[in-house]
Amino acid sequence: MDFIIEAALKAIKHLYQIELTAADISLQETRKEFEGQVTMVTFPFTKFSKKSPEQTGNEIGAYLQNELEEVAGFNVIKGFLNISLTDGFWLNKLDTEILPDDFAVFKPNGKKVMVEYSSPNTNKPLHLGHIRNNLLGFSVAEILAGAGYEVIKTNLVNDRGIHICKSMLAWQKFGNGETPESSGLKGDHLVGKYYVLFDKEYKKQIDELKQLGQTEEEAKKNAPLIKEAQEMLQQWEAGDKEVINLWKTMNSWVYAGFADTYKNLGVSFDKFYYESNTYILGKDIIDEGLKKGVFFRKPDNSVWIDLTDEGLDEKLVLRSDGTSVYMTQDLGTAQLKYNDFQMDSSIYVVGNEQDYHFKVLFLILQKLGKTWAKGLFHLSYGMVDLPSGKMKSREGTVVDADDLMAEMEQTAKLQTEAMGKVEDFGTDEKQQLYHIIGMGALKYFLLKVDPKKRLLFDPNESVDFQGHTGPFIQYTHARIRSVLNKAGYNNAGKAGIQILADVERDLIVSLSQFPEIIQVAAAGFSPAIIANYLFELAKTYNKFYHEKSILQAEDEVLKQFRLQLSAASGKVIKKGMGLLGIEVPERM
RNA sequence: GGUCCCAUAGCUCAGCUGGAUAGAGCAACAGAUUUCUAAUCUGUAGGUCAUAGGUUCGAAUCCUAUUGGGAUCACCA
Repeated sequence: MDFIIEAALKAIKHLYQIELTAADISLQETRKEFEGQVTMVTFPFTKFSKKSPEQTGNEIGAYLQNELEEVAGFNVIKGFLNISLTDGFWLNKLDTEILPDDFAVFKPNGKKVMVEYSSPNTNKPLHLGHIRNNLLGFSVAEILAGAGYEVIKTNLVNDRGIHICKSMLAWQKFGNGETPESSGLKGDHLVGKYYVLFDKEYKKQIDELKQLGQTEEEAKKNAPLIKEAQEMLQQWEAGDKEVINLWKTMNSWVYAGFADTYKNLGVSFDKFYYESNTYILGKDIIDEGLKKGVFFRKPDNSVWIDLTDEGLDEKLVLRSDGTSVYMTQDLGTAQLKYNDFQMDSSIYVVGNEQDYHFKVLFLILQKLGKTWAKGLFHLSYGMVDLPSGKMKSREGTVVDADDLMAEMEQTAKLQTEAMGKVEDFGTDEKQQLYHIIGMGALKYFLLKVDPKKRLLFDPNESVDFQGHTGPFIQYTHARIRSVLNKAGYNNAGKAGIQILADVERDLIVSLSQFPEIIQVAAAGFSPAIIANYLFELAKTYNKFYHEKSILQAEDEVLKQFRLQLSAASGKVIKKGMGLLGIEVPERM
């Protein structure tokens, strides 16, 4: 719509002798209840037009209509200049922009961006919180790639530490050599089982010690199990062969399980980082910071940074015994990732409980003079809560990722069968469809919401399949495919019609917004923008579908045009859903 | 106590850098299928945009304070 802004600038110069820039003019979509497609707000111009908003709008509108052949007419309501563009303009847009294969395809913009997400712990299976993380990360990566970025998806696996030792210890003590093969359990679930078991036994010991007169705090420290776990961690760090072997074995079980879950979720990674490798990093950055005077050493030899000027606290970056803390590792890992890829920006998809950590991390890197630090961004998202409160893996009060996905598929199956539309499908075909629909419902449910908001998930209230949902959009796509197939449509040439019905024009307007929507979503790292756009588009299509017959159109030219419009809508829906990581079926 | 995030219809949420009478979906009610997939469409009803001030021609949106909810401020990760 740049040509309208340009013309408006000329109009204002001509009418009021004032030079404005494009930024001074705000265009918006015309609201449905008014005539027109584009609206200009004229209030700001009244200062120098010295006329009422209505008069100003009328003057500019008249000028535009005179100068631009694309402008069919205008009306002014309370200072809002609503501009109607000609059907010829919209049809031309359809022919030259929307229908060609390169619609909404962006050329590489030469920028490289890293998206780090998932970050699982190898002591337990993934749960609903991880699902939100994975879907967000994957979708943001797809959106950025779609907007022209080169994207590197990374996963920093938290594969060491005391929590891992807990699972290992419990397995050693109570496992009787159980393996995924012997038990038939998925590897990550098997390991998670022992993590929960550890906690149960640990609590028993705490209770026993409390009965003997210890305080809660003492009991937690003195319980034999926790001491053994700590010992195991030290052995691990010392490279004890037996411990390392056990660690490797159990981790391999978990990775096999994760690979399954990721595949089911439809997410993937280009590069894995492992904390067992990165936890030693960061010490040289500490030296660098000390030299530069960014850090300071306390008498007990611990190293700190003073962020009180920034309204934060003093923060420890190295322990007094010289070992790393979380921050040390993350400093080192950030440098490592930059050395590996030299990306222009880097997005960390991590829950909002770590807002403070990342604020500090980025600030430190800036203070250290890392030029790349300004490209770092923490994509923070709210926790997923259950009606019963927070999810806690240790206590087993979680919605397990694998279970949830299976349930969604089951629900999709029941709903689809009840409608009896796919009786001619083969068994595999059916299974695949249930997967697509079930996952579509789940993914859309999680992605349509602003990531910042915390999410309440009630497992008893199943995710909807009607209304503002993934299946609604999938259904619209299936419908389109069905019509196109019946018509034997194969990408015919240009639209041969001249005049548009309202629903047709609305649909073209909606389609034409897609490229900009991608850019806006990319700039804001927001799948929700895509999700909400697709819903609007699907609604607009369904309305068109309902009001206008396609196969029984009044004449062949009109039929071809409506098929083109349908094909374009189908393509945008498919591509848009792809940006969310959601597949669309040909039939459902 | 400090800092950060959130608060819009009964429920789940849109509302982009301030713009028109605050919009959807679900649930409720009333309708639409001899015609391309009714997982659809049309309509009715539902609001002190947490509260109070301020800035502005104009505030759900920006600023300040208050209330409610959440997170965080570990020599845990």
